[in-house]
Amino acid sequence: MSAIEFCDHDHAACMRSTMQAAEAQCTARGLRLTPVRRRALEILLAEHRALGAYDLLAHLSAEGLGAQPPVAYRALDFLVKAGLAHKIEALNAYVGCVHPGEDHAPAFLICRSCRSVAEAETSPTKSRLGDAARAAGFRIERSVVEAEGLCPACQETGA
Amino acid sequence: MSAIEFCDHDHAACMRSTMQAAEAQCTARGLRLTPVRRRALEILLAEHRALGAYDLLAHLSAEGLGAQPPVAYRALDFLVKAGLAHKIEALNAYVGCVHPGEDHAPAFLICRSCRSVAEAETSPTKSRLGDAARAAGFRIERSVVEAEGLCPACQETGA
DNA sequence: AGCATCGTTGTTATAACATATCAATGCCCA
DNA sequence: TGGGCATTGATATGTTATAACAACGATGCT
Repeated sequence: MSAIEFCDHDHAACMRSTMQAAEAQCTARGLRLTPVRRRALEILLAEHRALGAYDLLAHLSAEGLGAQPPVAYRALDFLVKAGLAHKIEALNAYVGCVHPGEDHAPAFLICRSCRSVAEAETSPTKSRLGDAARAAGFRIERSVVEAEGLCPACQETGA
Repeated sequence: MSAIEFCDHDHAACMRSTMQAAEAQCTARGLRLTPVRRRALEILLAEHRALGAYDLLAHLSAEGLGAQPPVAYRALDFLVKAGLAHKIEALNAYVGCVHPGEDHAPAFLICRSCRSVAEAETSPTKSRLGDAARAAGFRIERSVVEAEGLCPACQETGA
């Protein structure tokens, strides 16, 4: 709930601890955090920002880690399935997860100006939408909750 | 909140009354519901289903209403801006709005099997995400709330 | 009526996002 | 040591979306 992403924080430490958590997750679950996947996650986390698949690919290929779209999409698929990253549907873009491992029904605050993204928690079944779903006999499997607007920093600069 | 879209209902009457409401809206607000736009809305409403822009374009061009992508995207832009249709971000697809005119912060129940879509209401500011936004000083301008799953009919057929 | 304006439509081209397919490599383990 | 399987490399293509500009047409003004 904290939306720390919009606050000042020790970003290097934040990244390090998140990467450690990610590695622990992978080890515990028998998943292979290969060089491409690991680097992709680092790149996503280095920004607290939504990155397009082709943006990510540009970073990766600059480092000699593959030059074709499938490289980026495969890394992203892996990270998303593993809960280490999330897709922002409203932007067709991807963001690193800052608390991997926890069971996730994430919700996002997305700045339309700088594309920074903060992650919060939802409980879809408890929302009004959950009520509507129960009333209609609809079974929810996945939920997308995204709010676009302006982050504190961009409000100040009059973006 | 009713999610009538998943229930049996008089679909022809439903479409007629929605179209009338849409026309009333346009008249009241000085918007021009031109032939392409009107037909696009009818096509969207005829299904209670999310249609891709190119699906819509196929329908339109079969009727001689334009053969290039911009035709479909322009009609969709108009309808979405006018609140007569909504974009389903999780599918990159579009759906007709069944209660145009009402001020909208829509939420959707989307069947992953038949792509039928039911519309409910949210109040983003009252949700937990709204709390998180206030705590972070984030200003929400638009919200996307979508739940994917199985509609009652598709649950029965074991999809 | 003449004509300026502005929104809409027609058309071409291209950008941006995503996946199918198949071959090659490398890791694990029987 | 070699069989099976996940991963990577590479080519091609599919899908979604927009830029740009010309042509048309309704509206309103004089």
